[in-house]
Amino acid sequence: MKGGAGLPDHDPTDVWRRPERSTVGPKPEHSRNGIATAAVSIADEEGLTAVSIRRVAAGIGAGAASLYRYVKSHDELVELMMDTVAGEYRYTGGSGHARGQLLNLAHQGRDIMHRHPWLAPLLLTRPSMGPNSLRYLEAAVSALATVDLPGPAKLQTVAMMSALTSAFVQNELASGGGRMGAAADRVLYLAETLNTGDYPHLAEAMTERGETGHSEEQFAAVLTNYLAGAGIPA
Amino acid sequence: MKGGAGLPDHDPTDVWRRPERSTVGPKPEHSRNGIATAAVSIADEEGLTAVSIRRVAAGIGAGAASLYRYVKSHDELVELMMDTVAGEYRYTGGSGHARGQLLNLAHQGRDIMHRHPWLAPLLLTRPSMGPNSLRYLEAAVSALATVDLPGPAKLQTVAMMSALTSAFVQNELASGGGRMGAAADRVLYLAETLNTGDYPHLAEAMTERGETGHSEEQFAAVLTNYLAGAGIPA
DNA sequence: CGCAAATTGCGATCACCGTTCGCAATTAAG
DNA sequence: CTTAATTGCGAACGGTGATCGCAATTTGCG
Repeated sequence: MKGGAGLPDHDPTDVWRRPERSTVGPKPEHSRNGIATAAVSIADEEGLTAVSIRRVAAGIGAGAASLYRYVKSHDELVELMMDTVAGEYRYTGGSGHARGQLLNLAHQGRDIMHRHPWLAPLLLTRPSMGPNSLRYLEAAVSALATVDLPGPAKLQTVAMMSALTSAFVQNELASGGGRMGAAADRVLYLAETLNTGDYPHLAEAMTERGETGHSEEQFAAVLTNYLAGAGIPA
Repeated sequence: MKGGAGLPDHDPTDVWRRPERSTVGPKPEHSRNGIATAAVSIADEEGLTAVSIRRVAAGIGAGAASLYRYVKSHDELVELMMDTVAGEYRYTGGSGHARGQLLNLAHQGRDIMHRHPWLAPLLLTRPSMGPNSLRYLEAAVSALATVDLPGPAKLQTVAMMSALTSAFVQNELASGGGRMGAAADRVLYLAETLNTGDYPHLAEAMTERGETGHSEEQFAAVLTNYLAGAGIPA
């Protein structure tokens, strides 16, 4: 019968506990930063599945096995990528109301995910605890400093807002951004299925003339809805 | 230079457009359903990464290549799995207020994701358009039948509620449910990092005594917050 | 200065993955 | 009974993450 459900396998966040380089031995020809940015460009241009150890190694002109001198696993590489793009947030002095600050962060997050289409799925799936990611969290929590809420509740609120953001952006990217082709087949199948008469409410909701192209406002509306409900003052 | 970002590759939702079996030829020794349920058990017991073509084939006593007579790709297999567990929803007659019906669905969804820990990440990542998934959507949208909202807005609301649910459950599973081991390392790293003095608000929010063990109520609170903000009447 | 210890780069290799191909066996239709 | 379609599947292909062992390099110590 052996083990249960997946051995520990090693935590990707260990990258942040390990010193990048020790004092002795030959100087490394590369760096975590260089590797991460190379991986990010590859993902931007060819999709996340193209980010393999070999591909990234080739991208920086190194042998495949050499990458493991900088990163202990493929998961750690992804961790580096996530933290790299988390570095694209810009933090203005914490002025203004809590809701406004959070909306600003969410808007920036949306922009970042649009720049890096592979990001949203990862954010919805993995924690990401690098310094830049933590800086984002710090900014979001500190926006709630004046709000009367227990600490865990603040964290929960931030987490849910982030999830909402990622999910919304992923819908955006799946609908319009993607190449046709696969989407066309799906639409065809959906049309057929909705015509069967099962799912009447669904059919009506989907056929109704949608005011498309208002992503911007829809996004703001969704987030405002949640924050208002959560008691975050405007 | 070649292509851009990932060729069409084939849409997983094609499974639903294809007849399970044609009229001629030998009788298949297996079925989509059997394969799907086998795959689900494997994922339940050994994790999603254990669900490989070979492993599933072995699970039903078949050769690896034989699976491709029932499913065109690994993605389609996953699609079958998702729709299979979506079949665990129970729909009561559409009575009661909109918010209550939606909360009921969300609660069921949470239970299902607890039963199948591999589900939440998938739901956050893929569409899933099988009959059972569509049935769920139909139920959710029909709960909004009496609410004065344009069709697309209803869909948006349902999508966001589902995302919120999946994200919340994933947090639950990552925190408590998972084996220690990896989590222990992470906690250690977090403690170290928060002691550095950067991230002061984050540190305070995390160190504050959390009222843990109230997942149930927290869950209801999060969803109610959103639905209230979205204007869904209680 | 020179030597020992640690570290780097990396070719070769392993185990596994998704997927394709070709073929024997089976079945329904004409 | 023949024909055509379909099934099951062993074998193989290309790609993946990861490990190992070794030559080359660099630091620090005596």
